[in-house]
Amino acid sequence: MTPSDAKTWTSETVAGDLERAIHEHRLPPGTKLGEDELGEAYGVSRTLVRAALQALSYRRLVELKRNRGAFVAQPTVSEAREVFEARALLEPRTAHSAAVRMTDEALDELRAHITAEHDALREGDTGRALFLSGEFHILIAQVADQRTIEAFVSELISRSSLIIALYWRRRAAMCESQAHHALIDAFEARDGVLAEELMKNHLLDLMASLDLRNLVARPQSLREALGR
Amino acid sequence: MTPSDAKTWTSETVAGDLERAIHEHRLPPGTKLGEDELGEAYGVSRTLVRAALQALSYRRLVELKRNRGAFVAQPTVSEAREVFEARALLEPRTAHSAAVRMTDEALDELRAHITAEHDALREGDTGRALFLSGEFHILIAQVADQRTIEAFVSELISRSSLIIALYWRRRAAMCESQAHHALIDAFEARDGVLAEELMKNHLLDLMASLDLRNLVARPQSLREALGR
DNA sequence: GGGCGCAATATCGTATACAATGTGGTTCAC
DNA sequence: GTGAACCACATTGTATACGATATTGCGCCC
Repeated sequence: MTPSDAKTWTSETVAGDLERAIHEHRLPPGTKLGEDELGEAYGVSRTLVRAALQALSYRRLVELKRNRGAFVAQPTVSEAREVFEARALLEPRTAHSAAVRMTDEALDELRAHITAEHDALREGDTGRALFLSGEFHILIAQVADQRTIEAFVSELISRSSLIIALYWRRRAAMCESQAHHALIDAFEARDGVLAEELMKNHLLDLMASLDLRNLVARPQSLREALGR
Repeated sequence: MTPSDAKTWTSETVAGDLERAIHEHRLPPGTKLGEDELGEAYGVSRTLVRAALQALSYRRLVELKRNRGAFVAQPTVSEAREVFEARALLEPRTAHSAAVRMTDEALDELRAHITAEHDALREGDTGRALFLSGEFHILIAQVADQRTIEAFVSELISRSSLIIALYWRRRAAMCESQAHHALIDAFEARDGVLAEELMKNHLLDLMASLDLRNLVARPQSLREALGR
């Protein structure tokens, strides 16, 4: 599903394609997303591109600057903290619910995600691995049968990908899938309390792997650094 | 700020105006929101109206049906449960943080909200009272200095207003502002644990005042009842 | 008289055209 | 040579026009 395909694109599919590209770090933070450029790439008019960009701006993945255009968002340090604060409130309890409602089919799907992630890493496709790792968390919310929370978590995970792109410190294991393996074990045992605790620690580890000290907020360009 | 004002409307202000109208129950669930109609009402083209409706659909306040148009959303019973489940995860802990960071200015603002709500009720303007009651919760997230969570809570509260419109049981006190008074006392004492507990119970009370039994889901129109 | 099909209408979906705003480069003055 | 101002260009903001789709009412056939 690339822009060159003969697919009939809609604002939703364009937004989804862009979101995935952002999530996989193919579009780094700060990238200019010109309307004409995107319209030509996808073979649609600016109308649909604008709708897609608007959708992504509601998810805080894209920043719209009036009369200036759309850019892949660059979360600040405090924004990064907020995102993980929200995840800490939502995901552990959701993992608890998921453990209670877990089905064998969902367990298989979760395991498939982990192996796919491993494969992607072996092929050096860290972007795809990161995307799959994120989907793992969304799948948990799906199992918990909480679509509202799922939507929030989905947004938070995409934003986390931007945060990782900007503040990643250790180049070690991606989402240390150790944690995901342990979660699966807890799910298999239908141990809600354990799953909740594991998820909580997983998020803390993830946050600890970031460099969120308030250093110079890497101004990317001097113009933007000065707000103009 | 009504459509008849000589204001220059943008997609954001139109969306905000519509959201408020929905929140205040001036636009009941299921209301058709025709693009031409709205465009004429606000004095803008369909382009801006569409952008506003799209924004509201991302917040699940408006349902967009392809080639059919936009309608004020009608949350189902399970959707209602999900909304309050999400609020239960987000708001109590946020109230805790707010209590810790509470300032005297914010306390005054919270008190002003309550008196304004009382005034509105005395004037029989239950819609406005409900809106103010909702803003009380958003203000708490603001004090907690969590803008990401604030955005989620804001959406959840607007959706709660739709849920109240559909499933309200007791015609008694609106948001039993007793609970809000108690919260303010806890904030004043900077008692985070108490505030968290009060908020948790407040949300449980609110949910208990709804009739979320899975009765006939009031089909509004026969066509929609049959899915066509 | 009832039901089916077709046509007319209204509304939404998408593209395009024009206006407004910001950007960058060039020129002129100092 | 440096600075500022102006002009040409590129890009976004908004409106409008056209095409597609669903709905509704009428007429025809059974």
